[in-house]
Amino acid sequence: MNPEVHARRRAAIVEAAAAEFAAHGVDGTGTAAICRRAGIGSGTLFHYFATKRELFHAVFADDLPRMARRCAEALAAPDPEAGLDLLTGHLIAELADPLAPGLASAALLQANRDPEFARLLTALDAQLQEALTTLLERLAKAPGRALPLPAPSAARWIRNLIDAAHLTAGAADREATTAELRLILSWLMGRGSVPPGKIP
Amino acid sequence: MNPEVHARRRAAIVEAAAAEFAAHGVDGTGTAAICRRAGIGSGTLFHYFATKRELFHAVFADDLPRMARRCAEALAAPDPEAGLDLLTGHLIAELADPLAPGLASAALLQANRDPEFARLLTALDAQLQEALTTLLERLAKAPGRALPLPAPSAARWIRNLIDAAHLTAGAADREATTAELRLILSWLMGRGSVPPGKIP
DNA sequence: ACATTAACAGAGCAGCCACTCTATTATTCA
DNA sequence: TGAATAATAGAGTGGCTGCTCTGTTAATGT
Repeated sequence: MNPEVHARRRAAIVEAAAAEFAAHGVDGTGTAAICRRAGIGSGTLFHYFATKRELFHAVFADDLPRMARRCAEALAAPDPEAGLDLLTGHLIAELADPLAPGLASAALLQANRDPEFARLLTALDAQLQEALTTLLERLAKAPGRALPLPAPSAARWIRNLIDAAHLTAGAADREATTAELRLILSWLMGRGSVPPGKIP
Repeated sequence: MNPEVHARRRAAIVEAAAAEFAAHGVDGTGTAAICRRAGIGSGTLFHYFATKRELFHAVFADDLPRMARRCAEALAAPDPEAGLDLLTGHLIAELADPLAPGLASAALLQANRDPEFARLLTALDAQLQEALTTLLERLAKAPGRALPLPAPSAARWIRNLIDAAHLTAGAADREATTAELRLILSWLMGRGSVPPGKIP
């Protein structure tokens, strides 16, 4: 059949599945619920994906190329500061996704017991970690700039902070939260201290 | 029967359940697995807990009084700095628990769809949030001390950072991680900047 | 037009689940 | 000692689950 149609239908199933997984977790969502939301029969679902687990993997695997593209763009930025802003900007923008908290917790749970999925997450994280580390190392070479932590550690804490923000993304006042997040990230990047008590 | 024996047995069941929940999540663990680990029959399990959900709640509800005690101790400390060190010290010590990552992710997932459990977690968080905020406000009044964020926000980010560390607690080199965590917490508390690049 | 294959629906199935029920043993109290 | 009750085990149950299987429709190539 037309491979473009195939890809579009597959994506629609993945989208429906993501919503269900985010709401009820992997074990908590039945394939029937996914089929209902996607408007398909169970036969169709298993025509596109061999198992429920494979479908869950697809929800995250589809992010891999996008992440790679963004990292490449950030690394190609004129100066490291701009690259970091680009990268963190994308990550912060994703916080607005209402599915983010549910998917993040479902993914963490799954990573504990599904080694293949754990490898997938590791691949995603490694890309980001490497890009951030490289950019931070370039940044550290700038005159008058000193990082409070070694570049790899700073990169890991940047990821940690954003992950933590994902988990509490449902909270009110996202604007203020992201502003605070940016302030902390600034400090991790060794940017000069902002006037205390004020959020720029 | 002897209520002390009852409490001890109940605690043993909760402990076994915590291990299973941490490894496989709420929906992923069968009551049979819990019974096997606890060395009891299913009848006994449901004699102590009406439902699996109630058992999961118990895993966290048992932490409530301990948390309350710690917050009270910290608030009664001679100076706010000591209180904060006490509180964060306890929280960081809990990172060593190998069950922490699994339980944390299971809890986050459950909070998304079990309002009663969400309220329980909120109660735990609120205690900590209030204590940290009070201590940070006291700290902010100290001469020459300026917090980079308002006290409630700083308190929330302290919690976020520790939660994030929980999720990646399985990582190697816990020593270095906790040292870095302490450094970032120091900054959030407005402590003077540590020599850059060096982890004290 | 015709053969071939992909796409799809949905009934059906084997297995597992949380939980119940009943029978038996231990403990307490008078 | 002798009820009375709590504690426990474990077989049993109804319902749900992931997945398969069969039959049908739609698309494609010649």
